[in-house]
Amino acid sequence: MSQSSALIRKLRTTTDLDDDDIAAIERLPMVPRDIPAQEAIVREGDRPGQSCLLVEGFACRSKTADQGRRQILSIHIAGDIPDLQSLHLKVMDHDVTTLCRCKVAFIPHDALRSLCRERPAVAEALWRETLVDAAVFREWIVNVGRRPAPQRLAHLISELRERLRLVGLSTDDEFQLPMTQLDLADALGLTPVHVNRVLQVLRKDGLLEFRRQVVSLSDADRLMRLGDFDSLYLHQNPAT
Amino acid sequence: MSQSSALIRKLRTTTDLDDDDIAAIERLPMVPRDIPAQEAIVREGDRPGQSCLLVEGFACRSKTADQGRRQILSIHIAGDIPDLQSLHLKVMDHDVTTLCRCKVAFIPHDALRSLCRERPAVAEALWRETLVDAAVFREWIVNVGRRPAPQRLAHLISELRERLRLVGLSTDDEFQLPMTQLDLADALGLTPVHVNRVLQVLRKDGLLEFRRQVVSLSDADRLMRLGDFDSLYLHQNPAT
DNA sequence: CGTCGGGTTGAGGGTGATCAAAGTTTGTGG
DNA sequence: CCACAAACTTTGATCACCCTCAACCCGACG
Repeated sequence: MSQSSALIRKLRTTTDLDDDDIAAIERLPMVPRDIPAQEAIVREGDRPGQSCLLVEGFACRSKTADQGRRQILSIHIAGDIPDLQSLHLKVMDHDVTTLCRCKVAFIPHDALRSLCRERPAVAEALWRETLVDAAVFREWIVNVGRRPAPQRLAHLISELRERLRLVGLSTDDEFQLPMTQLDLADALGLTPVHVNRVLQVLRKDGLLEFRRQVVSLSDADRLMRLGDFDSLYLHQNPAT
Repeated sequence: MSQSSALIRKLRTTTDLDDDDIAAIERLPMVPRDIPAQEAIVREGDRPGQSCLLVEGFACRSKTADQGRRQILSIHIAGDIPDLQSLHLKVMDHDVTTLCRCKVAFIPHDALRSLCRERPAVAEALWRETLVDAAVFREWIVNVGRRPAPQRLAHLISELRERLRLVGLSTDDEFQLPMTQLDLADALGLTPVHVNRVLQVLRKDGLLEFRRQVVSLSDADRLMRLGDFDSLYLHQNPAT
């Protein structure tokens, strides 16, 4: 199983890539690296000359407002390239940090740029990836802007379940999630104390268990309904 | 002054485009249209075959959560293409609505696609535009997730001032803003009542006047500091 | 002159924040 | 494998920011 297999699988579900396109992606120079948990891969202000393909593990993007109040902007899983935008935006405007031990593969921007020039279908697929990113950001604005805490949490968990399912990392009712309650709070615009209380309510309602970094759902449909979750914004349906 | 001049100006500040690139953009088929205030240009669920260049006026993107709670996702001004992402994401996941009477120019996706294929520099510039969009979304997540109401408002006003300045639509201390307090509330994840009260506080502090759709700033620097505003995320500095 | 959209004001309440302390789990080094 | 520290979770008490509801005001416009 090559480093790029999760990426290729994802690109193929939504964009038509021929064998030459795939071969060209597989020929990309990649520097593998293992990164410990809670370590920055790139930071705000950096001018990276490469992008980072997440091969295994979880990472997140985040920004820090006044007085160190951190806001997580997105969660990333295998097959994602969380800093692909740095290909065209020179300076990082946020951090990318591992949530657990991760295997990543660094791809030089030069290589990506020539790949895009030679294989327009790949360029389009990568562009599309960044557009899906943006769609997820939009949904997160709604989440923190307009939903009360329990719905916010339900929405986040629903999104993660759906995305993990798409890459085969989640059964219907259970998945690994290496986040602390503090991380959840930073993703939801809440305090860790409040996240803890909301988790207790959802558990009491039989909607969600979260222990030892494992999420268990007994009734995922009900959770999605609570979170007002509609997977349209993930744009993963090949027909659309 | 052609319909695409604001767009071209914006693209050129950050990407190297040669004369042929510019000419090709100017040759794009555009269908001009005047759209009244408060009217949807595209809606969630649509599958547009064209994108919409905003030539004059203000528009916004928005999504509606449960029970009709609207969240504005971004504000758009002359030179923006608020639904450029529909070039590669078939189904709209949000609405685009005018905030006032607008002049727009519709560009068929076919034309944009062949332009991108023939002129890689233009493709890159347009890709970059969608990446800046995403960067603004990220900052908005921070805004609604981690800043108290007065800072949120200060940040939004600072962003608009900065972006309007870049296209020459704002003097240092005054600009047109065709939004109601309800619109501001929907952009900030607040209620209109609370926006009203925050506006009063900022006015009392001599930071901001907002009357008859005109924003007046007596001390823009202080406002930006209050809003924790750093224009880096707009990625408008050609050097970066 | 009446209507309508938008702005303003007031009273009261609830969601979620803050602060502080006590449990519990995890991880590390001896 | 145990001991201890650090990180994370849980609980309680109190507080405040912002919401809700409701009424009133104002200017624009027919």
